[in-house]
Amino acid sequence: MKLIDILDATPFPIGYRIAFLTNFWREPQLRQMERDTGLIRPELTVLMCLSFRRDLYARDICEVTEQPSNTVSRAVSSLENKGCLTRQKDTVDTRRQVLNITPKGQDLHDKIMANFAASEAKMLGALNTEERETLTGLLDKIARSVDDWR
Amino acid sequence: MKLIDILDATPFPIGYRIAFLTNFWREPQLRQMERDTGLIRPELTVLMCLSFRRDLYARDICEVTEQPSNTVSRAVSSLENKGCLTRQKDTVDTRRQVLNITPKGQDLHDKIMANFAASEAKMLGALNTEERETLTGLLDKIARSVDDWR
DNA sequence: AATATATTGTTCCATGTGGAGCAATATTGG
DNA sequence: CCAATATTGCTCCACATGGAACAATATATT
Repeated sequence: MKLIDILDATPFPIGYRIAFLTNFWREPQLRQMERDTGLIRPELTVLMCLSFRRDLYARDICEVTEQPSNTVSRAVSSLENKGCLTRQKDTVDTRRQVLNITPKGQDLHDKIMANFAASEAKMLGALNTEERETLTGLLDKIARSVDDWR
Repeated sequence: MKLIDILDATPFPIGYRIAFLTNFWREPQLRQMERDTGLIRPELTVLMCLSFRRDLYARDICEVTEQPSNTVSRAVSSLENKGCLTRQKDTVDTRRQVLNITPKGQDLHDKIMANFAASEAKMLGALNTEERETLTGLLDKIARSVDDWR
């Protein structure tokens, strides 16, 4: 028996294949990242947000990523301890703290991104350039219609 | 700031979109399942395997799903307690136990599958029939080449 | 046959993670 | 200005989950 066999039998073919790739590509990749860098998933999430945009509040990251506030809170604290981001008290609202990625954090982020990119390239070995573009476009359509189905 | 913005900036566009759909579709769906049925992810995994094939050993499920043996062991125990599967000592190798899904387990499985199918249909609202087939085919190519990239 | 090795499934343990609730602060309404 | 409400980020807690080690049993090697 092979897991692949079930692929044809499932009543949610696309969702199942996404789950399959999550199990066999993403999760091992994240475990590898943790072994290599000591970073865990929510920490990467925060790092990616801060790499993309400066001066974010923890609350922004919660909303954008739909992560619970305690998860983001923990990730921000540990990333600060590791020197990957800075926290500054907001002058307007002292409850809030302005978050920014540090050069060390950016460097770590870039290395991880490179790893993910290389790993994805390997995963996509069976697809040619055109197929990759098609796949990206289709996944993009679903992702961008998130507000309609969530 | 929207998470969608990051979609264009990532160096692993397909892997990122898969992660996106995992976060916004699969994980909420699994949490919903847990609230509705009390079943957790590894239990569903075991149930799906047993629904697909009879007379499996826990070891088979470990290999096929790449789940650690303790995770499968726990899921099998709790599913037995819930009356969703039966265990019979194997006559040849007394370490092993032959697992089979019960009618109750099958019923639960079918209800969950129906939920996932409905949820997937909603997620795919932005795609027409042809696009869905194309997407399924492309994801399938990747999944079936798993031995090449894993 | 006897010992060494492999396999199956389990328990123990450390840790990641989400939900609920909380304190501090800000905002709104009378 | 004061009370009610909302918001921000945190701690506490329960639990899911993977790694390692373990007991029981089977298989291989001599």
